[in-house]
Amino acid sequence: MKKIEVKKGQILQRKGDVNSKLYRVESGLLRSYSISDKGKEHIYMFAPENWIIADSVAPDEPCDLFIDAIEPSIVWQEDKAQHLAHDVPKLIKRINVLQKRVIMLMCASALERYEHFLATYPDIVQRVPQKMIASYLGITPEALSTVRRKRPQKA
Amino acid sequence: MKKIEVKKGQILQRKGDVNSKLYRVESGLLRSYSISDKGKEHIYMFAPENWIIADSVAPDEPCDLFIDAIEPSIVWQEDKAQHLAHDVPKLIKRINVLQKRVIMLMCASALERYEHFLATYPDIVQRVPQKMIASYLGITPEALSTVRRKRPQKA
DNA sequence: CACACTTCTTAATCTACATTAATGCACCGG
DNA sequence: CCGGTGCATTAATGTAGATTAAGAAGTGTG
Repeated sequence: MKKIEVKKGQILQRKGDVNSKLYRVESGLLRSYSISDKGKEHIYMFAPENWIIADSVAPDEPCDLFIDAIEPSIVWQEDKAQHLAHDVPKLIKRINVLQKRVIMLMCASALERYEHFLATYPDIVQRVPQKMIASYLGITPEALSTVRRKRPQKA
Repeated sequence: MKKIEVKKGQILQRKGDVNSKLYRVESGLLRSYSISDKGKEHIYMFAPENWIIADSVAPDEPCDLFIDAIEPSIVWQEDKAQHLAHDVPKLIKRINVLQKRVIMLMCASALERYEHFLATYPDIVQRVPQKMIASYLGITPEALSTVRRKRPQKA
């Protein structure tokens, strides 16, 4: 359990690394993402204050995801094995969130996905560039732009 | 821990049920699926012999998914809480699989998803109707039909 | 056996989103 | 102060897959 200061853009984990750590964000903003064969970046999740971010592989297996900092951040580095063993309900919750996301990706339109993103990360919209939101939603920045234009305005 | 005989088409769990059980398939084939607001069915997973299938919610919360039998099956009904507590690595493995699936849904074409399905469930293709495979892939049966036609034939 | 019923396929048309390209802006370093 | 670089937006054109519709083949039921 170690406190780390992370600069904007600094990479904490690369695909292929073996990383037995996870990161609890005290302040700032991290993200995890994959890079496809075709070289496209897809953001898997954002981790603002109090979120935990990690690659969900066994502590001794190579990672699938990159993790880096979108903002300068303070994070606690913890041991995956130790931390997770205690918290089965949290793991189940995580699976449940993923389950919902899979189902959403299978049936929701770009607009619906955007609305869901806003609900999931209410205060992230202002903090990250549009292209990252598009990357999280699995659409292009251009498509996101038109979605935002057409979107029923609330408040 | 109870052995159950399940008829083809029999429903083990409905959306909204509170179900503290999970199911280990001894023989046969189960599936879990959701039904969207628009009434569309999306298969979330298949569970052939030796697989475990359940809704990933806390044992005391209402379920998101339906579970039913595609073939007449013999399943062991077990207690979620009890079973899962023992097996943190299995939970992590599950999260990892979901992580990969989310990423795939974000960037893979219908063809790539179909190939991945074949790799994941090598002996299911013959056992379920095409429309269920399409439902699992998040495409229409018509689209699956053309994918199969165009697909690079192997052996 | 005949009949309804479901599944699978094929083809024509439609649509959401991708791609490409052009423009306007903000930010940054010289 | 100016020119570069990256981001957001808009519009045009392209395309994967949805929708619709029809017919062929299989399956269970009276």
